[in-house]
Amino acid sequence: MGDTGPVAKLSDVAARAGVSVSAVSRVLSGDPSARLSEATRQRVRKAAEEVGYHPNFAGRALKLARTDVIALIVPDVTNSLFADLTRGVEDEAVARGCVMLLARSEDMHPGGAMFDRLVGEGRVDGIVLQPRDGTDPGELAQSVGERAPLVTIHQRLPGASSVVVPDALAARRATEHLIALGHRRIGFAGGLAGSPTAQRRAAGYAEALAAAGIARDAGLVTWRGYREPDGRASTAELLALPQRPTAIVAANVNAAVGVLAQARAQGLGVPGDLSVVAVHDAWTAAHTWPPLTCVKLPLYELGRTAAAALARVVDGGPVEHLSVEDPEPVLITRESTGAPRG
Amino acid sequence: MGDTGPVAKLSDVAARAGVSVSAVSRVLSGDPSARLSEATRQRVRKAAEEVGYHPNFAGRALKLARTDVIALIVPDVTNSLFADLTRGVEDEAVARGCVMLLARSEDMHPGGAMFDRLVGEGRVDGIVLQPRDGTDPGELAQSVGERAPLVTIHQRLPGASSVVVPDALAARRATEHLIALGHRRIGFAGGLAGSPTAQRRAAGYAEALAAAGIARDAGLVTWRGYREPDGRASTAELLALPQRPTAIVAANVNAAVGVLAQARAQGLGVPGDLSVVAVHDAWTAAHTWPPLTCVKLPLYELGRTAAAALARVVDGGPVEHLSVEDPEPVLITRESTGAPRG
DNA sequence: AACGCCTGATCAATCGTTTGCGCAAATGGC
DNA sequence: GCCATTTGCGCAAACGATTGATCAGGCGTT
Repeated sequence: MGDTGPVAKLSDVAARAGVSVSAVSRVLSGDPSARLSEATRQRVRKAAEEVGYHPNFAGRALKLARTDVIALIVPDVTNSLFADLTRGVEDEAVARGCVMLLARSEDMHPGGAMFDRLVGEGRVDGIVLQPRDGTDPGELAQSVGERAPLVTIHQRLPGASSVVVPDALAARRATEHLIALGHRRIGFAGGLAGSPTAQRRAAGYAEALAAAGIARDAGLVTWRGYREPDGRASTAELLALPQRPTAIVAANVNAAVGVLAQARAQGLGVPGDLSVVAVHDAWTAAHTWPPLTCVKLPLYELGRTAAAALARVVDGGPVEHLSVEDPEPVLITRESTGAPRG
Repeated sequence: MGDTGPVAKLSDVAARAGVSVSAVSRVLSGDPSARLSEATRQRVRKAAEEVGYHPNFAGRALKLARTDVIALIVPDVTNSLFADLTRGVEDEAVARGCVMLLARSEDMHPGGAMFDRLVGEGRVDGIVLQPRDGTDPGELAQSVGERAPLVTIHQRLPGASSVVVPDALAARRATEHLIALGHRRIGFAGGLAGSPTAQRRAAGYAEALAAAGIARDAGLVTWRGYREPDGRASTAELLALPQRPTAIVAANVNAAVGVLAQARAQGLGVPGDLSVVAVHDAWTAAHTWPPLTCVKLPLYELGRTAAAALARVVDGGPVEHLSVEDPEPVLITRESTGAPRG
């Protein structure tokens, strides 16, 4: 095209259109209070088009004191569990004219270099944060919440907006599915005891059992964690029980993969000897053996909601605590669940 | 701490230290040509510390015409295949005082909104790009290469620096492993025919066969793609051959997962009836059933190398074409390979 | 004909940093 | 004790975009 060397500035457009810089700025930014003739507007737009003008990010950010960048910080970017969430946040960001910056939360411990660069230097307008299990909520809230608008997901922090999904309902649906299949002894392979999502999911599991009149058995509930080896450990623990469970609710897909692995290692067929259902859904769930029955959480919508909430906070809105109720958690039946044997 | 309301600026530090703004700037940026007494430096640093000064990103970027942000663009951020690469790029970026921005390449088609926002508005100094299979190299190079420094990985583009890994060697190692186990009929489940990495890996596979004196059989080579269903399709094709292969080299882990799935679907045991080895390694490979034998590529180093190369290009360096030779691809033996039956 | 008012557009200050240049005071040489 | 040099630091002009204030005409009133 007609690239004239470096990058076109406002003044280049102005010169080409034969008007002042401010006129160009007003036309291009669609300033409603601007009084400019339609003829001038046309000329300006044409000139901008011709020189390939794009507003300089730094200049604009400096003047406006906002970058239109939001950061999404999750424990592990490259985990397929976060795929839907990521898309949700990005789609909402784009819809609002923002750019999403993805960062790893391991780099984001308060006071860390990455943290300072992002919020301290004003590179982002705000942050959507999924805290890692085990981070101290208070400390985190203080260090970031005071310096940049913050929305947490899956977890409430004092002083910051938050968005959650119906974890308890999802776990309840998962458990009810097993009960409907005829299971009575159902184990729970949970996240870490300190994890809010794990607690809510455990609560939903307990609700379902209670509703079905099944007696509570503390031995059937484990708190190993959300990763694959944790799922294995949970399963080993559950299968060592004098009375084995005939089914397991895994608190997330990764843990469920571990459950499958351990069952296999102990020579148990799934779902013949053991049914497995996972809360959460992800790409990988369809590709395990057997494919995992899951209860899908509205994580895409969680992302969109969180980004929208952040936008409101950035604009000075009040702290909100939201829960994504639509769509509801939905059971996706694959091949890892069936009626108990015998 | 002592937050004095909004954000501390250079002038705040200057006032507190009793010096001029420029003096502060020079001290804090470590300007070697600055002539300032050690006493003054001390005072400035102390003041900066006390008010919690962080340089304003926009102000600095505007003046310096550089952002110290690089973008990493891959086909799918949330694919575990990219985990090592991502870490490599980020580590190198951090080591160089930069921030890494992660973006999805689906959003990055030339001329797209995301694209303009990133390179057109000067939000990033440069880009590390892994093109999606099927993108037109020439078009891409033109549209981004002319506007921002670019380093591509896995693929060469005209006019831009690039970094690759020894794909052929890796595939060769994988194939040699199977040959050493006694296999003679070995299939190849490749990526798309248009994919440069797939071609190099196929070449390495062919080399190994040739070196072992095994006759070439075009029917044993498939070009379905890198995803799980592609691996399935490849396998179905290979297993439909009049003379079935006893082993398959999968061009990447995702495809290998599909290979395992299809083998299982057809009632074949792995590695009893079919051995499977994948080029590439990833988190997921250890958690398939059976766990996948892989040849690990130096992807972390690829990331670091690419980021370093990009830094040189940003600084006006010449176009380079690099290959990461250290560490070499290494065979990771798990449980999906064994001697052929009978 | 003098007045005020609306239209169309420009002027100039501002955001926070960096950096070439200038200017005092201190230092050194003889 | 005088000049040249060095040391130590501040002034002010950028960088590109935004925006309140301002200004020159043209028009309709009285």
